[in-house]
Amino acid sequence: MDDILELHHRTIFYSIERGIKEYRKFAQKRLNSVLTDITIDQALVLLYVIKQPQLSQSEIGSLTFKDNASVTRMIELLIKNNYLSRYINQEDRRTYNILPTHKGKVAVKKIMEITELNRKRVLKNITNKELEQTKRLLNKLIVNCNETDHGQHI
Amino acid sequence: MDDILELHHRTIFYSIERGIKEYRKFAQKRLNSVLTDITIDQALVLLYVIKQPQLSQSEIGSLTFKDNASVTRMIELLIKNNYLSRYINQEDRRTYNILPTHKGKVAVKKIMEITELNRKRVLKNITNKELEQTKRLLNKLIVNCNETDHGQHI
DNA sequence: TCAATATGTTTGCTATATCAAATATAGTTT
DNA sequence: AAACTATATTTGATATAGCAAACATATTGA
Repeated sequence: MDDILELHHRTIFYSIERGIKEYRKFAQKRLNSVLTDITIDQALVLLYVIKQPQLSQSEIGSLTFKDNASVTRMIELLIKNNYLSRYINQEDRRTYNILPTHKGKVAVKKIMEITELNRKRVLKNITNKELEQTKRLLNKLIVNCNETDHGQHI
Repeated sequence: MDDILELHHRTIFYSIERGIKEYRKFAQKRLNSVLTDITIDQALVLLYVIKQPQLSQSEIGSLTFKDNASVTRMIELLIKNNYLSRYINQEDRRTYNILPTHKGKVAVKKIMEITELNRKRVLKNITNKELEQTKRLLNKLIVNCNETDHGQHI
């Protein structure tokens, strides 16, 4: 059991963390080559807000793995940086209608283009079969994480 | 290209992000069942600091995917919460000797035990072959992220 | 209609991520 | 020894993560 650490860098968790971090760094750099004042997280929220305006903030949060607080603050920043504007929704005054500015519309196009390029480039020489295998493993892992305990530890 | 979003939740990136987030939540909950005032990130740093004291803070950062600033602040917190104490290293006064307190030593044992249980449980019904397949894919992805550009975008 | 409950968002607090700049010390060169 | 360079860590600023509490509005049920 004392080799927990020697093993750590060979675990699947290490590989997954490393993979996602490298991808995020890559994607942020590439995004900054066309837009300088936006993060990749904000960019994804921006796409959802504009392309699927029927979604509530909390639904966007679920789709992007962010909690409500984060979505609120990211939208604030997008408004501050002039990508979006926002008005209270008169049908349900708890929610908002969020609209893109001109800058926001232009940005969306650039984001979609660069995202498509990024995906192609990062998935170069990876087959669909490999992608499916990995998704299956990740799904098993997710299921195992969420299984209720039968006994022993909580 | 307009289906970037419809596709988003079916991409490998979505699966990876989801997998790692679910695992982190799972691991944090399980850790909190034995230790209440420590995060999983701090716990990993604590293990490295204590089990491999020859490592510098920046080396620990590399091994745990954290930058120097994060490691500094995490160690500060571990000291504040009485897991560690720290003295200037007289051989190289830029660095520190970091030592576990009694609380720290007890915690390390608990962390190793719970970590081993977590890994077993989360990898239940996942074969070594599947693990290797996934690691291979992630490695390809990492390599692709780091390839220098030949032409077009930077 | 009023109270209770549910839903959607915001705010507050603390931890971590990222980048850049600042410090401190070591090691090297002239 | 002084200047230069390299290494190790810290600090500062801003963004995001996660949780809990607060707010605001809607909906439901008595």
